[in-house]
Amino acid sequence: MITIKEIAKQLNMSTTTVSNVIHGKTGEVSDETKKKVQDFLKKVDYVPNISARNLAQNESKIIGLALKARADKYENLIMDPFVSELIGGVEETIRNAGYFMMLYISSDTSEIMRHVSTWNVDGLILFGMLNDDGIRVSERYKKPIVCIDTYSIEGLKHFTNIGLDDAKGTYDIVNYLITQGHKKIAFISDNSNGVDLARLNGFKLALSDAGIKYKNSNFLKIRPRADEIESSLEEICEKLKNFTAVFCVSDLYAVTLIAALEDRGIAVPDDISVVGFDDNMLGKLHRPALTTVHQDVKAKGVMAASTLLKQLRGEKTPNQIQLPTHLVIRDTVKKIN
Amino acid sequence: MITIKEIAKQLNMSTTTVSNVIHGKTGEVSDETKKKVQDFLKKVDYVPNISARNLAQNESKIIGLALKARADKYENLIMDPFVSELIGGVEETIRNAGYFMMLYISSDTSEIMRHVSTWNVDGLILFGMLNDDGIRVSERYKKPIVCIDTYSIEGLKHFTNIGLDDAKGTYDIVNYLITQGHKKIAFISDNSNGVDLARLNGFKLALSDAGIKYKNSNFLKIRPRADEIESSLEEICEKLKNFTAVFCVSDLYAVTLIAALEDRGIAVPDDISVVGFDDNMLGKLHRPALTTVHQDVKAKGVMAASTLLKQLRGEKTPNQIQLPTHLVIRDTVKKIN
DNA sequence: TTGTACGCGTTATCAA
DNA sequence: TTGATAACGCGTACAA
Repeated sequence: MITIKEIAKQLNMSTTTVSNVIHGKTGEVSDETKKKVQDFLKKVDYVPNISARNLAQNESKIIGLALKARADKYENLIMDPFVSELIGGVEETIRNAGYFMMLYISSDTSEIMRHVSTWNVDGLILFGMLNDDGIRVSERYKKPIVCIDTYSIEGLKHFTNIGLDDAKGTYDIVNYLITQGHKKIAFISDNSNGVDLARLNGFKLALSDAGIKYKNSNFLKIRPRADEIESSLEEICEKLKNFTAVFCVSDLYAVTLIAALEDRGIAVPDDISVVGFDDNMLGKLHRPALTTVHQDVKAKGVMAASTLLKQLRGEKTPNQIQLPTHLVIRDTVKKIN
Repeated sequence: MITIKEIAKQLNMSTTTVSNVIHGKTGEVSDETKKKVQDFLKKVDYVPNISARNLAQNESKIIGLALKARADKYENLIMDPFVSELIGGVEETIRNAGYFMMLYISSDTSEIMRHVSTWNVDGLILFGMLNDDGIRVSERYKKPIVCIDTYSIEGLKHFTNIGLDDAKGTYDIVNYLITQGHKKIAFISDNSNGVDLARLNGFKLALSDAGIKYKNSNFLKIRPRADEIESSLEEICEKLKNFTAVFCVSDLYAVTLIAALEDRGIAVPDDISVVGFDDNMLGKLHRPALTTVHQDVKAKGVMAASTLLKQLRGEKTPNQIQLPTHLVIRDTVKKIN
């Protein structure tokens, strides 16, 4: 770990000169010394000490990725292919831009705040926040924030959001179910806020456009916590007897549900049609392969990171970006008369 | 971002006193000032500047998690439930110990080196390294290193390894196949180094203990790259006609294979038995549910991180830790005569 | 019990 | 074109 000071001493010149060469402020230094320094740097494989640089410049080159873990989902958070794919996209983009990524998982907003300010993080990507979490963070943290899948009109005044047209994606697939003759369609989710609410709205719209009335009983709530999932599935399977098709808010839930149904001797799609949302590995590898709504999760991560990077460069960005979705028809929907 | 200096000024005392209170060097300071400082700290929500602290103490409180992406697997790396579960375990352990995690993905050892030394990372967790990568890193990086699933006798002189008894896990499940009457058993992997070699050895041993001869044709190589996977599966399915059972080196491969088989009208387990290794979500949710070898991946991450933390505290740790595996019998193996 | 002063590695300002 | 020096925020030896 050689320092600039040491290099300057060995080369018999000042730290300023060395620093200037390092930063390519090449107009200010003779070609000869420049060459001399560069050769030496290469020889000793100089690596700058970021802590010192941060201190001197009051910036960190760190972008924080904070995932808020919902208490009832914690165990699955990082295992969820969705989350990991997102991380992949973010990491890659950040790294290619010469920044560093610090990953932080927490269910406590103030803990996240603490973390970002100790590290003086240059920018923040937030995922899994409830509407006002994002706002609360943005009130204390004065640097750029990009949220992923955080819906809130109010929030958009404070941060950029990267999302999908969730309502449209859901509309499309529910509409597809309807064209296949389904009228009794259930909606499965674990909550009805944010993304899930947007999807629920798309769901309702598709029904009403087809002249089908939405009732509260269409909404089936799943409880994903390990100690509740079994009883929850039992209950859902029972209620599903009144439906011919189900829209699940994620591929994970769809595949989980199909397994539960099969375990009870109910065949998909023969006895009931099931569709998901995400189009990840889980549904792709399942047999029958899952009919679902495709979203490009990695692109979401890439977009979040690159939007943040733009903001760091002072460029203007839209405060709402919606990535496209499309319908992927596979084998879990049966046409009925 | 208030500083100690500022606090001292406002409280009309020295930075030392404030610093002492912050660090609980409470013997050295009167109860009264202590209280005064503590109240003030809370009021202004003081957060130390880590860059400054790092610089002063020459430590970073950062633990680096470097994932080496194999070129042919890159896209899947972070999506692999294995990797994300591992990350989850590591992150949680590091965070609870008051450290921070920096995640870095790269296929270039020297890039990783560069990264850890700029940040003056206190300790390093390496995953996906080939044998000598770990050694090469350890020659330049003089702080504790823990590797995950990196087998190499030579390497163990340089770093701690966290792994499984891969040979035994494989032996157990292959032996189970044999007790179910199978004699013609294939082995599927994408390589034959490290972990995969250990599993291959377990495979061979199980065969030979049962008096079955292993031939090179038992080894079926899968090529996971997106542009090759289809032709690779085609080839494998063809060759599989000579076998009654297959051991796949991961659940991912097992499930992928089963889907490919079913697409060709070959039923599992009726026409052929398939087993995996890992016991993750993929196999659990699949129907028929996958018979596999269980490993606790999160525990691996936790163990890696906690071992590293021990080393940072100066405690002695074994240089090789093998976590247990166990057989999980589900529905993809058929008993034949 | 409290305060002064210095060093950590880097960048930036200003003088030579 | 180059060099001396202050500043960034913190921790700590040492002095008072």
